[in-house]
Amino acid sequence: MGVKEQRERKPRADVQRNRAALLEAAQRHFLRDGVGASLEAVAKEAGVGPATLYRHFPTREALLAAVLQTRSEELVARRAEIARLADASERLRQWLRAMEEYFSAFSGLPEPLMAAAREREPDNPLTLPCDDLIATTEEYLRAAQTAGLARPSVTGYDLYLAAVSTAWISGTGATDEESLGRLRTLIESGYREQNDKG
Amino acid sequence: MGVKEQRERKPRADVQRNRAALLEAAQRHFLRDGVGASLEAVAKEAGVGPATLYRHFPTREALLAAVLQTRSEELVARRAEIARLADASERLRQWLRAMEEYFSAFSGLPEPLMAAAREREPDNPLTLPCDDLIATTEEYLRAAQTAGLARPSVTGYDLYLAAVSTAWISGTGATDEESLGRLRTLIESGYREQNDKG
DNA sequence: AACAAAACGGAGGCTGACTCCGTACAGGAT
DNA sequence: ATCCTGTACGGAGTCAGCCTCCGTTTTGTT
Repeated sequence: MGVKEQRERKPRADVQRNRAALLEAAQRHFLRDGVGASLEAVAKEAGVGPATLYRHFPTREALLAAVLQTRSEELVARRAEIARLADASERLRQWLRAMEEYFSAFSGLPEPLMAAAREREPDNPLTLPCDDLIATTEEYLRAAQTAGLARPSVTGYDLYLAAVSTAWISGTGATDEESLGRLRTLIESGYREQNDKG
Repeated sequence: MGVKEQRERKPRADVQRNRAALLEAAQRHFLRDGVGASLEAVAKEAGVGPATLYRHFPTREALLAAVLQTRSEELVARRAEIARLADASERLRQWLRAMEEYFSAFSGLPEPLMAAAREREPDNPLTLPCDDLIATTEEYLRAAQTAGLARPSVTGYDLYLAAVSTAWISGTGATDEESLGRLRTLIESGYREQNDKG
């Protein structure tokens, strides 16, 4: 007795409708204005009041995380493709690039990402995805190191930070694609083992 | 006739007093709260109304640039010391470190710095200092390249970007000093020429 | 001491974050 | 088909910060 499982009351129709409308509007605004977009504007565009937005997504980070979910799935798919590559060095390189693009989904995204890492509040909806990303980086890096293709002193977290930085720079919009390319090359030269043999 | 030089009316005493009070208060607040600190709070602490703050410093960037002036002078001094070092590689390394510390003066400083670079409005008071910094980096880098100590494909702007990124990461407060050190090493390995002879 | 220019500061308009609470409505029970 | 209950809604309202207008005060000069 006591614990009536109650199964779960299926979610109301308007709830699902509003949630979907909010996510769509939020994505548009984050794309246009970056992660600092006005949440009131998002609510208005979704055709709901501000309270409804906050009921669905208590914080800006929660909304961001929900919108990011789609992208996150793309990244997982890409990770699967990358895993099939033969060259460990190439796997690492492409994974870093994939992460960077993920971080560049919206202008200013790296900021709340790092904030989540700082606070380490487990309720921050951005924390968990990041931990996964770091673990995966670690994995690909280790393979490259074992093959003698990456310096042993480098860590997965280092490369994760490098990817976030690059995405941050890219998001500021102050730098052309050519400079970004050179910056990536610089980082690659930084972690690569350059023994002209093992 | 016509152009009465008027010499210059010496600046009023209250103007100087208020300016000094504002700068001091601003520095405190930027240190505590980062570059996003409340300007109203700064004005209040300086004992002036908001209008006075905006009269002295029309934009947040103007105030930031003025507060940064002191640090800027420290950087110039440090540059002079560095110039005396014998090793071109060491000069470059220390210069990059000095820039990074300068960028880390206040949390969030890299953001408006890059924004200034993006807009390229010559009236942005942060633009000019940056151009100088890039030029100096270029100079030290070129010396290192000539000595065969740095890759020829790297540019001064690349290293400037790398320094800004590192400062940005540092400013997020999400990363311990050890990781930052490894990141710096990574970058250094990235631009260094690793011929075991020239 | 008187004057004019320069500078001041508070009140107020604006935008965006976030909440409270009376109302409307969806969906199961009759 | 209707009732009934709890869930969700949304607008009005509070709060904080940015920035400006304009009547008043201060300052240096004559």
